[in-house]
Amino acid sequence: MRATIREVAREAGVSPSTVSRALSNPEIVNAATRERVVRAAQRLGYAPNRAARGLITGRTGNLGLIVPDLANPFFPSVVKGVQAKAREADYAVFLSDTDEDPSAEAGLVRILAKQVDGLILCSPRAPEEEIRALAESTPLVMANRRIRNVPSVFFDNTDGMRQAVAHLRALGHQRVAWVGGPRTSWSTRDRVRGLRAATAAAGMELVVAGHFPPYFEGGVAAADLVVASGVTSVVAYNDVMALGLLSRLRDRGLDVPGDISVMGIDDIHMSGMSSPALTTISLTKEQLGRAAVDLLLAILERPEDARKVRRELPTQLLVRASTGLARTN
Amino acid sequence: MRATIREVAREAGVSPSTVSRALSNPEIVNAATRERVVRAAQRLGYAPNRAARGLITGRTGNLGLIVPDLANPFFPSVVKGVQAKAREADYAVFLSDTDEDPSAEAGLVRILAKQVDGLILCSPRAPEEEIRALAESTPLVMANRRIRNVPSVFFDNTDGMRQAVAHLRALGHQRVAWVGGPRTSWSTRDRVRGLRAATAAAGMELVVAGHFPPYFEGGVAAADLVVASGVTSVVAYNDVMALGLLSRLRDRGLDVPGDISVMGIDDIHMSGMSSPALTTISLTKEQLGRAAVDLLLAILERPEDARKVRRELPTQLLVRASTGLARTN
DNA sequence: ATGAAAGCGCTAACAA
DNA sequence: TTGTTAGCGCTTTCAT
Repeated sequence: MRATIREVAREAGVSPSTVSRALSNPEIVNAATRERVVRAAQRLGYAPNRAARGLITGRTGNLGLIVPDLANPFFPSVVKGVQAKAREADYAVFLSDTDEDPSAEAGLVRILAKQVDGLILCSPRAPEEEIRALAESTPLVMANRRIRNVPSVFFDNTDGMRQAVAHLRALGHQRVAWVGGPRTSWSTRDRVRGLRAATAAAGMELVVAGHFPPYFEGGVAAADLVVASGVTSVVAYNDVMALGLLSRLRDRGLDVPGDISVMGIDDIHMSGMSSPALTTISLTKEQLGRAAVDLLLAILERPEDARKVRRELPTQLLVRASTGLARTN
Repeated sequence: MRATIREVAREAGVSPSTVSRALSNPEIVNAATRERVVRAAQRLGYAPNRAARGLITGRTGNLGLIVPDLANPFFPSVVKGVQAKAREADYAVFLSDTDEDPSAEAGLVRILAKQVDGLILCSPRAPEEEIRALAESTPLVMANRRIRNVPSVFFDNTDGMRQAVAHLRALGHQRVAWVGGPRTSWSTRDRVRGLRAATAAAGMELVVAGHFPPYFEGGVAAADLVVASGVTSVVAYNDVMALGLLSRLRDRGLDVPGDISVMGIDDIHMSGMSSPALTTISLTKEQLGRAAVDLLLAILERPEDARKVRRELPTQLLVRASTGLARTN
């Protein structure tokens, strides 16, 4: 068993409260005493029991993170960002994966809620009202989704899609297809909205191929529809799907980017390793995680302005050397 | 604030102890009373505070998982396995990522130790003695590493390497290179050992190219050495590195598998999507996670036989259709 | 079968 | 500046 505060107190010849103070409020205790306590603690390998502390302070020092699918390389990056920032602030992180099941989210939130000071929902798929209800009872931050009156960090998809369209247009494309992700994904909705606006403004034609699973296989599945639509370029919901598109297009004997150009979103590590390397809208994924923690800590400090807190992160077109985008006509 | 056990007690017209019993030891309480308690709890949305419970039972219902690098697709799979199994057993999971820094591991273990019932160290890079010392003070399970007298789940690398060599030999290869991962990785050591044995038994020549970072870039870095060594085939520490090899070999104008055959280990999702698709030694990664949780729960039940607990998982050669392995001469 | 009381390890009033 | 006391929410003796 671990050393308790009482043992440290005895070892240092002071009361437990003094130990407590010396360790968590060093300034208010005599320097010599503090020194003695710290050494005693060290000698005994003491570290406070966070659960016991939480019981009285009402703070657990823990934070929860829920993601739809760790197998999608987007999410591990976000998790790393969350971890890094959380550790800096001396928080530990509970992680849960919903396997892309929207109905699992609320349950996980409720389970975790009691053990954490706050939760980060990354790309949650649940309906808005459900999430808003959860946010009533638990400090909550949305990452990669924007919900009014719920603290949110999200990417500027509108600008991202504008960059994408500007690039395609500069290359001479007139018709572009959109391969969407899950219906339940806010990003899908936000991106297609941005794409609509951008193509309209540029006088280009947009073909919406529909919704597909956000996996490699989803991209594969979408490819034939895209080809049939006769576009010269396609933007996919994410890089993994774009790689699926690439794969299927190649299997059908199409030349990328000669016959059709493919663009992804996310800038996952692997996207630079395909051939042709994927041109993509790069997202600062770790930054998303870090920002989410920032927001969460902020609303823990001042819960009263939780409804106002939000943060938009930039997106950046990343044209790869052996680009998947070619001039048409 | 959440409802407490006292409020439920009042609502049900019983004492707190009865509520406690009704909820965690239903048999020992009168059916009618139990019913009343359960309904009161439901009405108030009560759920016990796990921290408070843990304080007295000594069990937190939490478990910790430490991985070297979530950006390596191997680890998210393991994490998913751990999550799934943990959730079944009603455990929540703390996750930490060390960024491949062996010296960070002990610190994280110590931080998490107090908040969990047990820890899973996945592919830990720390020295054996250090880990053995940690295992003295905390219930610990090693995943993907074998340490004597510490509960371990690991893959049968020896057999995996035998399968790899048998396949290469069947294709006519006589010289094979090994591209190793971090020195600190048990898998690197175990695999090269297996490879030595298998090549010797098969009368083949093994060239050990050395140690490289377990990233795509590591594979890229190793490629030129491999080419210079004049082998006709190469086995990489993991799929990510194998993809790096593939990339660099292609850049140098070499034909894979015509000029040189490449084999990976892990069977990450992406390995089936490269071209040529990667032949690999497939590992049951989620199974590794699930088995680690199993072991952990077992030693929590019966700490006395912790030293005996271990589990070996099979490996399976996976020859991809558009394989990276060609017959030489 | 149920209630009263004690206490897990810690921090926060309140005294001194 | 330090010690004493009380109590966070829960479970678990020990009575009844």
